[in-house]
Amino acid sequence: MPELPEVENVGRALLANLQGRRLTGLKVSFAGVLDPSAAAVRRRLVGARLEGLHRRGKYLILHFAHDDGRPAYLMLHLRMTGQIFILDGYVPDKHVHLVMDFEGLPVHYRDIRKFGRLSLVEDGYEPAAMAHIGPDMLTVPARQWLERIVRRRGPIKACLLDQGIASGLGNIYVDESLFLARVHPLARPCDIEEAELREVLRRAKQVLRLALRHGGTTFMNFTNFQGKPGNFRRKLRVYGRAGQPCRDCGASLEKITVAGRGTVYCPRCQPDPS
DNA sequence: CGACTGGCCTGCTGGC
DNA sequence: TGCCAGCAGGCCAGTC
Ligand SMILES: [Zn+2]
Repeated sequence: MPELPEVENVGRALLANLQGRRLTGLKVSFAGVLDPSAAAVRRRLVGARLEGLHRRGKYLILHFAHDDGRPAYLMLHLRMTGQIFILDGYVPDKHVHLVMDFEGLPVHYRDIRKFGRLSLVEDGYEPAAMAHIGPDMLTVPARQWLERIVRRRGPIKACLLDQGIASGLGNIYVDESLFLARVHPLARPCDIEEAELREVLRRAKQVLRLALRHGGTTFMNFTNFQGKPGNFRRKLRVYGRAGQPCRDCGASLEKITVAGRGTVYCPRCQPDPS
C-alpha cells in the first residue's frame, strides 16, 4: 500500500512526465473517486497546465494553472490500492476509473478498492481539507515531533499511524521503525524516555529514506513509474514475517492487533513495556 | 480533546 | 470444485 516513499515516487513520476503539459480531457468511468463531482473537476481543471506539485505525508497536491493565470489545485490520496499508470500500451481493466489526457498522453488512475480520492482544493499547500494533517514525517524537526507526541497515552503504534501528529507512515513502516528502535508497539509515548522517542523518529526517517532509494515497497498493488516493481520488500525486518525468526536474535516474531492493524514485532528485541 | 470502533471496498486464502 | 467467512488496512464519522 502506498506510504510516503511510494507517494513521493508517484509525485516525481507525474512531474517528470507531465510538468508543463495541458490537461486536455478527462474520461470518468467511476465518478466516486472525484470530489466534489466529476463535473466540477472537469470544469475546473480541463484546459489547465500542470505547473508543479506538493507532497505532505501521503497527500499530493497537483498545481494547475489556466492561460489567464487562474490556478486550480487537485489533491490526490491513493489510500490502499490507488495506482497511476503512465505507460505506453497500457490496457485499462475494470479497476481503471479515470483517464486523464495530457495533450495525447494518457494517464490512468486505477484503484481496486475505491478508497482513493482526487479532490478539488482551494490552496496548493495548506488547503482546509488538510488542516488536521500534521507535518511531513520525513522533514519534521525532532523538537516539534516530540512536542506533539510526548504526552500521548495511546499505544505508540497508534500515534505513529495518526497522520495528525506527523504524516506519512503507514502500517508497514511503523512496524519496521519500531523494530529498529527496539520499542514495543504497545508502549505509551507518555511512559517512554525522550531519548527513546528520538530514536523512534530517527529510525522512521531512516526507513522512509531507505525505502525511497529502493523505489518503495511493492506488493501487488503498486508499480513505480518505470513500471518496475519496487524492491524494498526484501529488506523488511518484521512486516509480513509473523512466526518467522527475528533477523537480529532468532526469536519467533509475534503478531498482535494494535489500532485495528496487524502488528508484527520481536518479543525479545522489543520488550513488553509493562 | 483524546482514545477507540465500525464502515468503506475488493481480492485472496483457507476450511469444508 | 465451489462456496463463504475472514483478512488486509488508510482514513473518517461517530461515540464515549
Ligand atoms: Zn529479535
